[in-house]
Parts: sequence; structure tokens; C-alpha cells
Amino acid sequence: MNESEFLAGYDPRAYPAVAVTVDVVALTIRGGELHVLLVQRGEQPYAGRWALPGGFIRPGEDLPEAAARELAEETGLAERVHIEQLASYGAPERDPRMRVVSISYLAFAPGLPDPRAGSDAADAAWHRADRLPELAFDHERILGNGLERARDKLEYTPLATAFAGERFTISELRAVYETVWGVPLHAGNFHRKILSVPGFVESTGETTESGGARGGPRAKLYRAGDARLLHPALLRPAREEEVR
Amino acid sequence: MNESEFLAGYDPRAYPAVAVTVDVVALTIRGGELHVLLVQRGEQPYAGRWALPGGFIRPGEDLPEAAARELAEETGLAERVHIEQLASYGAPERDPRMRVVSISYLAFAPGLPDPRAGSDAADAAWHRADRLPELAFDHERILGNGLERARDKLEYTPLATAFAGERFTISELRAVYETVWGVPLHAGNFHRKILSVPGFVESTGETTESGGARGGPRAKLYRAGDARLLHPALLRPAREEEVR
DNA sequence: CAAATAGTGTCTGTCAGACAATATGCC
DNA sequence: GGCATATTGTCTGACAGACACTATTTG
Repeated sequence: MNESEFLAGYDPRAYPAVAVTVDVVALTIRGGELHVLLVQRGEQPYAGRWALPGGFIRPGEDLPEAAARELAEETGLAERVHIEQLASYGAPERDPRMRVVSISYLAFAPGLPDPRAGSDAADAAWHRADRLPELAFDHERILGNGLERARDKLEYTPLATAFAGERFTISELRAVYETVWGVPLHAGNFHRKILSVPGFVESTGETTESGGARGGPRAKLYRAGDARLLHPALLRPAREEEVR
Repeated sequence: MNESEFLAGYDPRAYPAVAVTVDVVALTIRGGELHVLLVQRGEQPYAGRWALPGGFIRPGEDLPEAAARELAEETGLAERVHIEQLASYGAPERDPRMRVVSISYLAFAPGLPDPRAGSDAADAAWHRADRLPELAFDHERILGNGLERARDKLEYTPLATAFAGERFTISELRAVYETVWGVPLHAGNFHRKILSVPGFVESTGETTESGGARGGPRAKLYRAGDARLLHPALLRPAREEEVR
């Protein structure tokens, strides 16, 4: 049976209600560590459990719009945030109350502030991505997919610049890669490689005001370039275990 | 407002109904050309227009399950078909009748048969991917995303073997790449490269019964190997225009 | 035999990674 | 001064793409 026949013979309003939500995997870097935004549920089911921020789509609201709204409600920020669709989840029993299909979104932003305290959830906070509490629903799976997507996208898109500020040094950019990938990178090789990718970064002509905290020369400042894809890509160190 | 508070204060059944459908971008290779499965709509809106096969999810049915069912209803095939989630679309006006959120799936299979004639739609047929009719709804966009995903996945996964038969020659595999990418590849270099990727293909020890139709030696036969990712990847010839 | 195809060998340029070297600025 | 960091240079091995070559089979 296909869509046209189905529509002809069925009134979907007669079906059990299907709810559509968006859930947001919001990532930021704070203090050199990758953090994820979580809210603490105030209601059953999973009351008290941490969960991804999200909620029902509203009439007349497009999906990315709903994701941006959910994120803005928790962080107060809507600008300078990169947001993209991740995947959808619709297992029949993923929410015990009713059939809920969730569209997940991935958001990246530089140094986001603490979540707005008095918004609505019991609590909202940034959690270190490597020390996560137990999550409600299937949010652990969604979050895992979001982290993996973020790691992948650093390879072939200039996404890392979305984690850095307006102007940044090559070392700061390297810190983003090291944080998200969780591996140390060779400073010299990284430096040369970044500058060899056309359109990744462009020089501002400026340098930092002073050297590093523990010494070193002033570093040149760059801003994001106009490349949408990195060519050649910055490949992660080989992950043999993922190949088979 | 987040999910918990929303649920506390709102009854989603009071909202205008939201319908959830799956739409399938099914790809196969027939006669050396990439083809897409389309059904012709019998009902308004877009009556007579071609569209992607798809339909409403059913109670108790998971999303991939629904996609596999829709595909099987049109092709009669469910085995040897690779299927994966593509993206979701939920613009408020994408279906003029009501709010419809569609989860799209991508399916690949070797030489699928003609669609089942008397199934249900006004008509169902394979269309060449380079000669598509005007499509209903936002299906042109969905289909475009599906084709792009397929091209990408050939680069870093052994997906091409899903388009080939159980046993295949390197030349047949090359034809898959050339068809999906739409570019000619160098036979000698391709041959050497395929064999250099660990786990991509494994030899069966057999050869074809005879040489090619227009001459040439018998080719060795291979089957798909156990690699899930290609390392190193088979990169498409550089696409400068896509970088910026 | 001519043409087409399978499969291999060689060469060159690019690039990643290891390592070294130099310069600058904080303590 | 001693140390950490920024930036550049050198070398090596892997690999992609161009090209050439041999062997095999069809018509």
C-alpha cells in the first residue's frame, strides 16, 4: 500500500496520536573539555533523570525552527550557533506514554554560557561529554550519534571554527580538534596542514596581545574562511577497530 | 519550554493531527544506468504526478520496518537490500492536506525486478536518475539528497558491492562506481586500488566462464569482504565547485 | 589477425607524519 | 636564563593518477 491509496482509504486522525518532537544535542567547549547540554526532567516518566533538551513541534513551525527554539529557550543564544539535522528515532516503545517520533538536531557553538536558570526544566546544565549521567528514553543513543557525527564533520568541514571565537589562533583551533577527537595532535604538522587547506582560515593580519600564559611568541589571528568543505580533509588518526 | 513541562501542560491530542510517513529513495542499476523507483499518484493532490514510494507508519511499527515494508510492497523484494535512514522533512506546508513529517530512507539493491504491476498505485516504475519527471511534494529535494548520499557512501563504505551480484568482477564493480558517480574511471588504477583496500573484496578463486562480449581474458570473480569502512577511501575526482 | 579487456609495472606529484630548527615571550 | 610556544623546514613512506605494457579471449 502506498501513500496515495493509504490516504484514500484511511483517515489518519482515526489512528492513535503520533507526537513529533525535536531533541537537540548541543555541544560546546568549556575549559578545554567537550560539554553537552542536558536538562533534568521534572515529570514522570524518568522524573529526575537527565535528558536532551527538546519538545513538541508547534503548528506552523518547521523542524530546524523548532530545534533552534528549544536551544534558545535553554541557552538564551540563537546567534553564532551552527545547527543541523542528525537523525530520527521512532521505535514504538521509546516513550512509554504514547507514540513519539523524535527528530534530533546537532548544535555547535563557541563557549556557550550557563543555561538559563529559571527557564522551565527542573534543572539545566552543561555536562562533560566523557562523564555523562544515565539519560532518559533513548537519549544516550541519540547523544552518541551526535558525538560521532561531530567528530566526523571536523574531518571534512570547517566546523571546528564554529567552536572557536570570531578570531582565533591556530593553536586554539588545534585545541578544538584535540578536545573533540580526544587525541593529541602534532603542533607543527597541524599548523602547516591548516594553512594548506584553501579557504579554511584567513589571516586577519593581527596577532594576540601577548604570548601564551607560559611563554611563547604572539600568535597570528585568523578568522573562518569561505570553504564549505575541507580539501584535502583533516583525517583522524587511523581507527583500525572501526574498519571491520 | 522543554519536553517535561510541555507534556505537563499540554495534551498533544488537542493539537492538529501530525502524520508521520516514510518515503523511500530506492536505487538500483539497470542496463548500466542508475535508476530510482517512483510511483504515480492516483489521488489529489498531485494526482498523476510521480512520487517516491512511501506511506504512513503503522501502530507498533518501527521506522526502518515501515520503510522496508513500503519497499517490499512495490518491489516484492526484501532480501539483499541495504536500507538506511536519510533525513527528515517537516516544513509546515509540504503537504497541502495536513501537517506531515516524512522520514526518508535510502535503499540499494542489485538489479531489482520491475515493480509489481497490480499492487496499488496508479503505476510504479524505475526511472533513470538522470531523466526524472517532475515530482510531487518536496520529493525532488529528498531524491537529490538520496543521490548525493549514495555518491558519498561509495567513497568510504563497501556499498558498491550491494549494487553488484553475489559474485562480481572488478570491472563490474568499476561499472557501479562509474554509473553512480557519472564519471569514467581508469581501469588499471581502479583495479589496483580495489585490491589494495583490506577487506573490500575477497577472491572466490573462480573466473568468468568466458571473456568479455567483445574479447578479453576471463576475469577473476570476487565476493564482498568483511570491511565496513574502506581504508583508504576511494575518493571521487576532485569537485572544485562543491568546496566553496 | 585486430580489437577489446584483465591485470601488472613504473613514474611523478601530493600529502601525512616524524623530527628538527629557529624565533619569541613569560616566569 | 630557562622553558613553553609559534612557526617553518626537512625527510620519508603511502598513495593517487598518468601512462605503458603484457597476456588472453572474441569475432
